[in-house]
Amino acid sequence: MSSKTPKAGAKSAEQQEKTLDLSALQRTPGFMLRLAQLKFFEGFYEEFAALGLTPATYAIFAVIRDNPGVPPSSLASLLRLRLPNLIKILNELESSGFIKRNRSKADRRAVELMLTPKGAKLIAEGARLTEPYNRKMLAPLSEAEQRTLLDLLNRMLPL
Amino acid sequence: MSSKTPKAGAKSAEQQEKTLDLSALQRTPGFMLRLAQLKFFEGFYEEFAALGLTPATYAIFAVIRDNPGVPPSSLASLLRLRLPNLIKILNELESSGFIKRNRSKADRRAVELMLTPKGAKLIAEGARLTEPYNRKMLAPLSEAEQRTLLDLLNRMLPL
DNA sequence: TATTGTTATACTCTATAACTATA
DNA sequence: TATAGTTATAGAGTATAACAATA
Repeated sequence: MSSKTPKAGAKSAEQQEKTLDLSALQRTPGFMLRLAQLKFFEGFYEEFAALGLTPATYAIFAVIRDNPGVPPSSLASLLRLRLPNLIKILNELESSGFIKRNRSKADRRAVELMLTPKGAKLIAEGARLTEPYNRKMLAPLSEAEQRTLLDLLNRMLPL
Repeated sequence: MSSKTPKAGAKSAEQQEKTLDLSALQRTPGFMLRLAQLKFFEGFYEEFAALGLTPATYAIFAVIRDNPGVPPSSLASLLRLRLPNLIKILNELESSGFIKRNRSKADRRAVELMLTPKGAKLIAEGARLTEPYNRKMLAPLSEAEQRTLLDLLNRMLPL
């Protein structure tokens, strides 16, 4: 009937994360994917902070770079952003001089997005950080496993 | 120098997602992980809507079920939630009668979380939906590949 | 009338600061 | 003084509604 022994059966408050049963979450792909994404995003902000790039702007720059003239609507559906939310980002990128909007001559409702030289330089600098950043995030896996993971993700998703 | 032919070199506005170069994003694990997580979360809301479970509450229930008496602070750091944000959810779950808070006798600052019978019933019903839901989300992969993906995610993350 | 882009706005999720009570 | 929990609040991300210009 002793009470103040902080060692014996004191499971409740002293229950540390080490001793918790997490097996259910470990078997839950959705939860593990969330953790993985958090890790990648936190790491991204550290690695690319100096350039002022975010995961969203990095993806936007990359798609415009590889597809000059891409319209905002395609960009939004591709990146899984709602058009109004993308527009807000595009406004900032344009007023900062990283991208340029051209009205399409064929359909004057449509907008064609392009990188300015300043924007092209920024994404080029970002691209140089990409490989070491990915390696760091995936460090616990062998190179073959890293390729397998990326391959499985690509096959899982209809892109 | 022709102009109005909407077929020939009309890459800009007619550029559909089918013809876009997405290879850069496909080689970016962080982006693919984001897409995967979005897919799992959207699917979750569809599948578990009838039970009123969200990814967050599902995880909370599962951890309390497997670790009765777990304190909010451990739960928060485990699920990567800030304590104040978790507290708000716990308040709703308690006032809805799904969980119960006990003050620890050993340390009266500490709180021990438990499921009520009503909460235990809810997570038990949710658990029955879990396997078919995961199978659906991972359908493009073989069972061996599904196991590989989960294994790689677990090895990537320090849980 | 339908589509593209845009603005305005609401809502959810997440982050920070400060307070209470115990230790 | 430090810690666990809580409250209040601010910020970022994401959602819907409505409008202008063009088709």
